[in-house]
Amino acid sequence: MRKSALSREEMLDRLLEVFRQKGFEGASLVDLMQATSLQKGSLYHHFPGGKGEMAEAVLAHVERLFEAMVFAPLREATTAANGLAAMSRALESYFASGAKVCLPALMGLGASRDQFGAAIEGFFERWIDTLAETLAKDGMPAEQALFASEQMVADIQGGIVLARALGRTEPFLRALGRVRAPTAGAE
Amino acid sequence: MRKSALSREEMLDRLLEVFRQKGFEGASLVDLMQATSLQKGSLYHHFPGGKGEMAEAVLAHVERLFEAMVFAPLREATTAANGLAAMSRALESYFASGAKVCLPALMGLGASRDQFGAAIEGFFERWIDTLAETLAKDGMPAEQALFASEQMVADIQGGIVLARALGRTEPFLRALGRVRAPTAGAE
DNA sequence: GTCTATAGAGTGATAGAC
DNA sequence: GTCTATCACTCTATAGAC
Repeated sequence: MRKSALSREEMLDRLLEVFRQKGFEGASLVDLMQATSLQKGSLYHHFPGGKGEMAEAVLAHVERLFEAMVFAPLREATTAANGLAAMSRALESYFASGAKVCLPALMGLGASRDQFGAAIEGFFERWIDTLAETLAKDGMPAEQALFASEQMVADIQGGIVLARALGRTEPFLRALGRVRAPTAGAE
Repeated sequence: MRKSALSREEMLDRLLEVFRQKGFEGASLVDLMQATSLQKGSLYHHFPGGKGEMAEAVLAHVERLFEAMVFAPLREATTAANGLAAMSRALESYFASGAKVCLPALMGLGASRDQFGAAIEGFFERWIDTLAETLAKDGMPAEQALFASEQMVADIQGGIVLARALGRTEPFLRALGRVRAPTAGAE
C-alpha cells in the first residue's frame, strides 16, 4: 500500500475543484478528503501545513495550468489576433463557458486574500503582462497595451462574475467575444 | 423591554461590513456579535433564521442602498452621460475606490450562491436593466443598450476583482473612467 | 530494516443553533 | 449561556516497496 493512489497532479486537480466550488473558508477537510479519496493522515502527509498549504499548492497549480494553456500560446502567437483567439479558446474551456469560477479571483475577493495575496497578485500580474506583450506585437505602444490588457482581463473576470450571478453563461461568452474582436473596447 | 442600541439600518450596515470582509462562510457569529455589539441571543432575536437570515437581510439592504445611490440617479438623469457620471461617482465612494468588495459578486462566486441565488440574480439584473434604460435615453437601440450595460457592469466588477487582487485601486478607477467616457468600449 | 504513503482514533477549540 | 456537531489538526500505527 505504499504506491500513491493519485498522482500529485490529479490530487491538485481534485483539491482545486473543491476550492473552486466552496472557497477557502468553505472547504472543509472532510470535503478535501472525499474529493481525493484520502484520509486525514494521508492528506497531512502530502501537505504538512494543512489546508493553507493545500491552497498554496493549488494556486501554484492553477498558475502552471494557465502558463501552459494561456500564457504560452500568447507568447508563441505571431500576431495579436492569433494570440487573443488562442486565449479565448483556452478560457472558454477552462472556465467551462462561465460556469466555473476563477480561484485566484475568488480568493482575492474573500478574506483569504490576506494569507495568499502574493500568489494571487502574481497570477494576475503575469496574465496582464503576458497579454500586453502580445498586443505589443501589432505595434501598440507599451503603456496603451498594458491598459488594454488590464481592461480585457477585467472584462473577462467581470463576465465570470455576471455569468455566475445570473446563472447564465452568455455574459462570459460575450466578454470573450469582445476580447477576440478588440475593434470595440480595447483602446 | 429595553430600547435597542442600534437602529436596524445601522445593524445591517455593520453586518454588511463583516460579510464584505469575510464572506458568508468566513463570517462567524462571534464576528457578527462584535460588529454589532450584540449578544448571541439578541442577534437571534432580530434574525431568528440565524446567519442565513442575516445574509438575506444584508443583501436586501445592499439592494436598497444601490437603489438610492445608483439606480435612482440613473433613472432621473436626462442624458446618458449625466447618468453615467452620477453612477461613477456613487460607485467610487461605495466601493471605497476599489478597496471594498461587492457583496453580491462575492457571494455569487462562492458556495453561498446556492442559498442566495435569487437575491444575487435580482441585484445584477436590476443594475443592468436600469443602466440599459439610461443608455436608451440617448437613442441607443434596446438590445445594444443591454449589451453595453452588461459590458459596463462586467468591466466594473472585473475592476474590483483586479483592484483587490493586485492591492491597487487603479484598475477599478480606470474601469470607472471607461464607463464615464463610453466612446471607447461601450459599443 | 528503512522509507513512504495510507490510515484513523483522538485532541482541543470553535462553529451555529437554541 | 448551553448545547452538540464539526472544525483543523496531531499522533501513532501499519502495509508494502526498496
